[in-house]
Amino acid sequence: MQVSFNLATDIEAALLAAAKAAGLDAQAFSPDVRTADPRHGDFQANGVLAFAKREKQNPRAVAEKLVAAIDPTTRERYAVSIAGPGFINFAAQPSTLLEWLRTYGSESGLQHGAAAGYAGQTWVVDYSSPNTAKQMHVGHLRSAVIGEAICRLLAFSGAKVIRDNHLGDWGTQFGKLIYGFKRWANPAALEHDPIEELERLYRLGNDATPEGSAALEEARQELVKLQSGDPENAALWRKFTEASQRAFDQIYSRLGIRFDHYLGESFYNDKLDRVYRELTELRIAEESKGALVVFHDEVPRFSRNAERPNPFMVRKADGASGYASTDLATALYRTEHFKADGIVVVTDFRQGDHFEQLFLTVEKWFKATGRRLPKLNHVTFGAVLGENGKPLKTRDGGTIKLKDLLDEAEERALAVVRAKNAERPEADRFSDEECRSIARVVGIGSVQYADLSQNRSSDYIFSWDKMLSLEGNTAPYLLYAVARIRSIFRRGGLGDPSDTSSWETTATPPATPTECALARKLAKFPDALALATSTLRPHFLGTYLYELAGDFSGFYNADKVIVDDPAERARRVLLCARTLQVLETGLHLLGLRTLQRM
RNA sequence: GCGGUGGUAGCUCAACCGGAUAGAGCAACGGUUUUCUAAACCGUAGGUCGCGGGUUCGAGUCCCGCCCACCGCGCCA
Repeated sequence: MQVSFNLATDIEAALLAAAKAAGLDAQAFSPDVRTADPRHGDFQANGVLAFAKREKQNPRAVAEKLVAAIDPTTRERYAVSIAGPGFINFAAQPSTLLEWLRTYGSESGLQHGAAAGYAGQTWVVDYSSPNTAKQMHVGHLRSAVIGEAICRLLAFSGAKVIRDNHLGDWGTQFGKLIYGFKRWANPAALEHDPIEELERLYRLGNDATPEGSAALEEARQELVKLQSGDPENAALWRKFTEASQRAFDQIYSRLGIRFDHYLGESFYNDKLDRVYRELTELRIAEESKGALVVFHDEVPRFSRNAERPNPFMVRKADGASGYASTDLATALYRTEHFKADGIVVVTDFRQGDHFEQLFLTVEKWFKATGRRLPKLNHVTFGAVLGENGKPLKTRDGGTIKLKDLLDEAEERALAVVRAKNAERPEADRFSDEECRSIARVVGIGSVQYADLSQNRSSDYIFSWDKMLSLEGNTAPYLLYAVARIRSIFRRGGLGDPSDTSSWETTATPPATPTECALARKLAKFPDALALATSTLRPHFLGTYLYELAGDFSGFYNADKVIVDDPAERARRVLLCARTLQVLETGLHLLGLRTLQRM
């Protein structure tokens, strides 16, 4: 019997079988297997405690009965012990670890193991979603980085992932922009840096159209013309959209992001009437002060009786559509057209109320129309703060453009790479071009990883020094571990790290404390992956990779890889190869690039 | 006012449906290199988990009350 990808599933199955064999009420018993503190073993089963409590039995006695009934294969694979009030501890034998390392070697092997979780499911992930005709700024960073990592995690676990960039490409701002454009557009500037110019024109348009002015009325007419399909304005709008998309794509390519669709708000323009009609006919929405709204009376703060009523505004009193209606149409389209089993929307936490109301409305709407309801997830994240604890700004208080931020990351990384390069023996030095290419990977990776290594729901403090540090839970530390392993293969003439068949046959089970610690950590990759994916929280994977890199460093320092004894050498080379595999796979899942040398 | 999120070591952060002695990194102190990248490793020190009650064999985690911070609450998404 082959070891399973996630060892915990073997243990769980073994305990359920043991419960049956021991005559326990297997229906009532859930093993509750989880990774354990290494001091206690690799996995622990805590289910006996809850079970014994319910059944009013002595937990210790139940645990003993259960352990006695565990099948021989499992007993061979794990050292099983009972501790404390009734914890059952499982420590994988070195031979079991070796078996796992042999079985799950390649990236496809890992992926095959992971693919069970979401096989056959379609997930639409809505992330980044900037406004067209505007620069992307720091505020867009987290959605892009977290969203991409989530896409990759879901895809690795077997889902068909549809990356949808829900652009803010429709709305009142375009009236003012067209107004400004028609009066003050500078063709040369538009050619050179279109977004910069469009922002300038919007500002001019906005400043020229104060509340109550005739100019504002003109700007509104431009909007009306656009919305009713006026060829001139429609052409301008397309021009804005195309220029924006080119600018966005430059950022996305630096971040390793590629969307399948750019279905912005404008796309849903002709799909709103159906939303109004259905919601009205179904009496989910109602008229209130001229607007079309949905109250959710079962939730006090969305109830019509709330002290400050906060209805879901499907259509505004002036007849204009708001983002609520667009988002409803979007949910419908994703369900009908993409046949989504799950929808993930990655935006900041301030939109929490909106999405809660949206999801409540969608649930009622789809139930009333007999539609299948996808899993709806609002993935939120906190603000990006400067080191003073306030929202991150430029020195003079302006908004930081995402492009500038990425440039600075690369520059700062380049300074470090060059400094380290100068300390290197002359024969090992990088060319200037190599330094730059390393700095790109390190710089961008540092920004991505700083975001991903932290629990997304809290605000995070943006610190160049911390994210570019070679110490601690940072991208450079992880990339360095990768580069070191590659270096071992290069220097030792060990061939391609992804071809390990000969090492697998010669290797003996891990023996030294650091080898064992590393092997045990490697076998826990599936658990970290599953946790990160199911909770849509990439930091669980990041934390794991950091611990893995730490265990590797400990091993690297204590155990020389290139030794004479063939078996010893083979098992260490195998550990290196697998660590490399897991680190690279994991970093790629988070959206980072990795390096051969650094 | 109602609601959301957060409060863990001097600082930045972990802690998976309630589990074993709350863990890392930085900063501080001490050690390791004729050895595959010292951008590393090992060690020491550092805690009333915001405060007060409660539930439980067991609470940073769940419940109640309170304090503090940030945020949301009809036309920006």
